[in-house]
Amino acid sequence: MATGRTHRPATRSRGIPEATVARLPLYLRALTALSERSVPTVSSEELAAAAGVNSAKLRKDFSYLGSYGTRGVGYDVEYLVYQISRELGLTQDWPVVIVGIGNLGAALANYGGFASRGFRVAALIDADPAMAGKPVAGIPVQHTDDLEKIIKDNGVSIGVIATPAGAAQQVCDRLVAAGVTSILNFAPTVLSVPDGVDVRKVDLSIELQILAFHEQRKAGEETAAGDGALPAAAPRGAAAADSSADQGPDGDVPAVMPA
Amino acid sequence: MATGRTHRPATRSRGIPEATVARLPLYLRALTALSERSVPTVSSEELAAAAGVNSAKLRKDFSYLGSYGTRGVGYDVEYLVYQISRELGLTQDWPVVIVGIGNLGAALANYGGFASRGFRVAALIDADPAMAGKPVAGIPVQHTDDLEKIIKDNGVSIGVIATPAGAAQQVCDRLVAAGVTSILNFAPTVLSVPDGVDVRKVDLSIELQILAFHEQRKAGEETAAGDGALPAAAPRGAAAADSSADQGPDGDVPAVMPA
DNA sequence: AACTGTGAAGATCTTCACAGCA
DNA sequence: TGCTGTGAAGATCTTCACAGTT
Repeated sequence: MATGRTHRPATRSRGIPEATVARLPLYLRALTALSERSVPTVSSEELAAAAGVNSAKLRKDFSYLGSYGTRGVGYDVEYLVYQISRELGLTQDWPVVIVGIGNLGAALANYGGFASRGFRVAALIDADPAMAGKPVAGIPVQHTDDLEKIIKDNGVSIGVIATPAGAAQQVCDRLVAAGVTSILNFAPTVLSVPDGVDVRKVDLSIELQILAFHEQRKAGEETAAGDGALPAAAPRGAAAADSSADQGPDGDVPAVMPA
Repeated sequence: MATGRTHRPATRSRGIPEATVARLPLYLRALTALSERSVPTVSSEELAAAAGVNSAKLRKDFSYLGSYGTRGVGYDVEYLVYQISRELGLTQDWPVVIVGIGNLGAALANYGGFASRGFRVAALIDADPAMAGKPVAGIPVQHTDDLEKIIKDNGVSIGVIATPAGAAQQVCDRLVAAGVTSILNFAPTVLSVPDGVDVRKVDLSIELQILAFHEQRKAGEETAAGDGALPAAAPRGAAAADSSADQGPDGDVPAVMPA
């Protein structure tokens, strides 16, 4: 876990709660939409509605950033867009590499949301020699052999892993060794990384399973099936996993502390 | 089973904390991997490590499900796989429809993790007539016009939205009207749904933005985090290499800097 | 001896409700 | 008046630490 990094007061840098950080992109998106419609100001109530959260929470969140609103009026849209972008580190361009250009990797490469939000796909990397040179989303795919060079040449610090589960840890290790310190993992595997490296996980089947849980609950209140069902002899057989995968995110709290 | 669990602990299944529900799929995946290796039992410590969580948390989580372990020994892998599967509602097969078969939709359709975990892709739906009939992942794409019929014929209650942002709400409304009560949304938009409908959101750019926030923190440890101070860790020049932001399945959202 | 299950303490997050400013 | 900013209460989640069981 986050072994207490060197306690660094970081110049009274207010520690923004993780839950708040996770919502800033939401606010930013809503604000950007308003900005495009040339809306000059917005109240916490309106913005909260647009972002799908409650207004008290939004105000509290903003209070961690500073006092950027005007009482009786609301928030200046443009100003807030800037402040949040700056807080998130989006006023600079982050070069990102995507490793594993299968269906998902290609989808990510084509995802327009990156370029417009401070990210730039610096390179696409795949282990299949047949992919090398082939352009995806206008970017030629490069071979895994050159991973380290690519990372260094482009000053990449954020990597996206979209490989099969079996290759993820190995790719992760190489990325980290080459200097990557933040990883977005789409492979259904728990990645182990050294201290100081952040990992966030996106897992499609986990999200569906959570939905299934709630769905089941809606469907059957009378499903009082076996509390004492027999062990083993599971029904439907033990769902064979697709790949040898253990799983698990680091999702929750990153290994970084707000000092 | 302290206290012989004579009768149904009525409050058990009811009150599983959301945070716990979100971790059950993690445990399940780790357990499935153990099961495949024919490991008979596992301790909370071992399983927690495999799932990437802390053992006290894991034990607490399991305590909400019941007393499925044996003191001094650990948990029976097969039994636990079954219990968690049941709790998550995965002992049945959930038919799922994916709407929006662009890059992302295709990636999802091809994702092997679904079939093996209690989900079945019942249909692929796209608004492009040219896609109709074309097979993706072995399943022919159907046109949006038939959405309602498809939902009803297949008894679908879970829908996945992978359309551009602009179409998401409309698709969502139709899904809900047709009977879908759980939605997994990949479009970068806030969906509004009536009470009783669950929505979970997966947003690629949000995850990256959260990483960028922490990345910036790491980089600026030394650089005074002043107001106008530019974050360090400055990668390759400002190269705002705006690639051809194709609009994949994911619609894009306004650019950060408006006109 | 080994390991689970859990009350209680602690940490974090959310919501309330209202003081304070434009 | 209208709306922000925030202390404080409340809810939820995490972690500790140890009693209880095999």
